[in-house]
Amino acid sequence: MACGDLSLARHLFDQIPAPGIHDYNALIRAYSLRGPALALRLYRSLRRRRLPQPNNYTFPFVLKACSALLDLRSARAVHCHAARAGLHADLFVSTALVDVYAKCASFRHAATVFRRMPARDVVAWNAMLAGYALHGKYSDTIACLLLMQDDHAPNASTLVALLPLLAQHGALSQGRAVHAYSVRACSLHDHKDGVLVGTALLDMYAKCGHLVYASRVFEAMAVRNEVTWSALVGGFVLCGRMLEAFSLFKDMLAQGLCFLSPTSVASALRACANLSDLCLGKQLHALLAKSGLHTDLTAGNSLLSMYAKAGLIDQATTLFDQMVVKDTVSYSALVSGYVQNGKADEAFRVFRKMQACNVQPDVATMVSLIPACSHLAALQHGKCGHGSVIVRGIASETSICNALIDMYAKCGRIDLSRQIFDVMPARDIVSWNTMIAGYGIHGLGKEATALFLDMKHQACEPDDVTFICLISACSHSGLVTEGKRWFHMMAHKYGITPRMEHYIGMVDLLARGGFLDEAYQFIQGMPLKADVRVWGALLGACRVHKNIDLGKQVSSMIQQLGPEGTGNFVLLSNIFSAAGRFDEAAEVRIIQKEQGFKKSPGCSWIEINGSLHAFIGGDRSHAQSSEIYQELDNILVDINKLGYRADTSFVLQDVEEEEKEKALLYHSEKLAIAFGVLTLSEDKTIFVTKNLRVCGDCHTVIKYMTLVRKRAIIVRDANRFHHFKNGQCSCGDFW
DNA sequence: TTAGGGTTAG
Repeated sequence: MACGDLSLARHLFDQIPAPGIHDYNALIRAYSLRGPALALRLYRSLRRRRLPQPNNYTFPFVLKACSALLDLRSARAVHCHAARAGLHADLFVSTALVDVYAKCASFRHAATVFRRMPARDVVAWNAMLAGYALHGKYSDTIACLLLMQDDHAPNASTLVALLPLLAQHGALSQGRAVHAYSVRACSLHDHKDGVLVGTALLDMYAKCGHLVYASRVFEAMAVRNEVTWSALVGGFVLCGRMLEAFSLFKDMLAQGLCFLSPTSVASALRACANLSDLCLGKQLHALLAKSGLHTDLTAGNSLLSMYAKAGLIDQATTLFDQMVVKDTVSYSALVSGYVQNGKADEAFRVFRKMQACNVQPDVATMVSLIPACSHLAALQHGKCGHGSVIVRGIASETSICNALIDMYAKCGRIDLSRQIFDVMPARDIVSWNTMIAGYGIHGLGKEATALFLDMKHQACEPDDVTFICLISACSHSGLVTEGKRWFHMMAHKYGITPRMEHYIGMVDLLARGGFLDEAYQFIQGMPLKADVRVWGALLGACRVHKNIDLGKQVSSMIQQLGPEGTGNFVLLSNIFSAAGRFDEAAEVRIIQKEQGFKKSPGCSWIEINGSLHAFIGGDRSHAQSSEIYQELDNILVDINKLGYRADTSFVLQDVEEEEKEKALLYHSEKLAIAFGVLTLSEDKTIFVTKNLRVCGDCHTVIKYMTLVRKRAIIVRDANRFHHFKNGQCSCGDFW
């Protein structure tokens, strides 16, 4: 019955002079499927009239409406009415009660009704089991299934309820058992059940990462609908097989546009985003517009996310502004888009707007927002975010804890990261990796290694990312032998094939540790063709160890590959400058300019009482600028007495020595620290963040500063943390 | 029965 038919049914009902209970039941039944709120309203008017009396057909349909509305309160009332009418033990009424209670996660009530039933048919069992499965209660679902088998054989509905739960838990062997059972018990060629069970099966296989089985089920299905196609396209996306996902999507379109739905387009758009194929994404946008689906909320959110991931944040914002209906997902997608595009402050603006519009943030919103605090290294903002997740009651969610661990580590509070890690109720692989990486950037290689060993004791299998974090932690702490050992163990003991990222880490480990030739040999022996990032790691170490010859050789490799970003140009230019070869340094900068790479200016910032103060080199825009410069000059006088001499090799330009010293003295990190010295009391640690790597001369000056101003200073640069205290730095001068 | 936003490394 279509919506128009519902009005007609109501019209006909209103024509009946004294409608009997059968007339009421017919209309409530029609409403319960397509207008559950209307069904409840009609039932209430029937109760007010007192006559006719509801019967054993009325209650199940009313309860079905409650179930559709997830209206537990009304369900409880209807339960009382049915009990007073002596119908609560009726098979249909009881089954409807079990269904509504279980759907509303009121398992105690559902189980009581279920237990008291004089007899249970397969529908009653399915209602109980589907409720458990819907709410992810794995062991209750399986227990229910085992009990059920003593009474009734599971049917197609049982399997359709069970399979998504198995998919969610990655329970492949149980899923295969269900597959075998389904072949015997219900016909996969059946028009209705076959599509449902087949689709649920292929979805289960895809979510367990077994696309071969998923495809086999798909091929074997006699009838497929849009959901079947969507499930398979989504499965390929989930498993990272983007090209195949897209090709499948095209096959689907070739079958006729009747299969095009926001769901399937959403998966295809995700494939475009992951492939960074903006052109395909735009074509899909046009396709959606052509078929009138672009105004759909799911489709709109998918488009918004695709543009944001492609870096077109302005386009994503325009799309967002044009959306008539926006939900939590729309706001979260935009927040995450801004964070991913390095605009943390804009992300906060969107978040505030979301709150002003009364759209409730959820776990995903907060998980997107918390990294914005890490990017700004704004501890106070981060702590506010932490407070906010506590207030919302989601602070113990694993993904929230993971984001907080990362945020505190990147804001310099590795102690708070560990506290969260220790108390969180459940840890996943990301939790372990994040904590190991956190130790890494703080130069705490031993702690990282100890945590890795803990992880093994707690039977958590490391993955490829674990080893990237671990090797990088060893590299930051100069633990070369240990890092090499992990690299070998990864392949030989854990069977993980090294990816480019592992090779980058190994080159960094060897070269940073001073084994430049070994690093070079290592690259030569790689089974993969080394990319710019691998050579870039070696070039970075050439700068630290001032090895000009190898630096030149490496830079020519990089030139051949295309320098990809500004970092390598800057490194090369620095190497020439450090050797006093200014002409060549200038030449590199000219090439850099010609090729359109702009060096981002060094910028440092410090958070004082929740506000951020940012500085660039030689910057005089700050309100307290004159005091800051005066303080820096005073510091220079004091540290000169202790024997400091400026290392002018860190100045890029070929200028007079005195000028060079000035250029060095007013580097952004020094300005930010001087401001910290002026505004924070002596017992407070000065915490400064820099967008690039900290300059070598600044590194020396900061060590002296801790002596002459008796301060603890932490600098987070683009690579890692430097904890300065008593004239020393935690990085051991290798970074 | 499918689907939109999210956390780790480089």
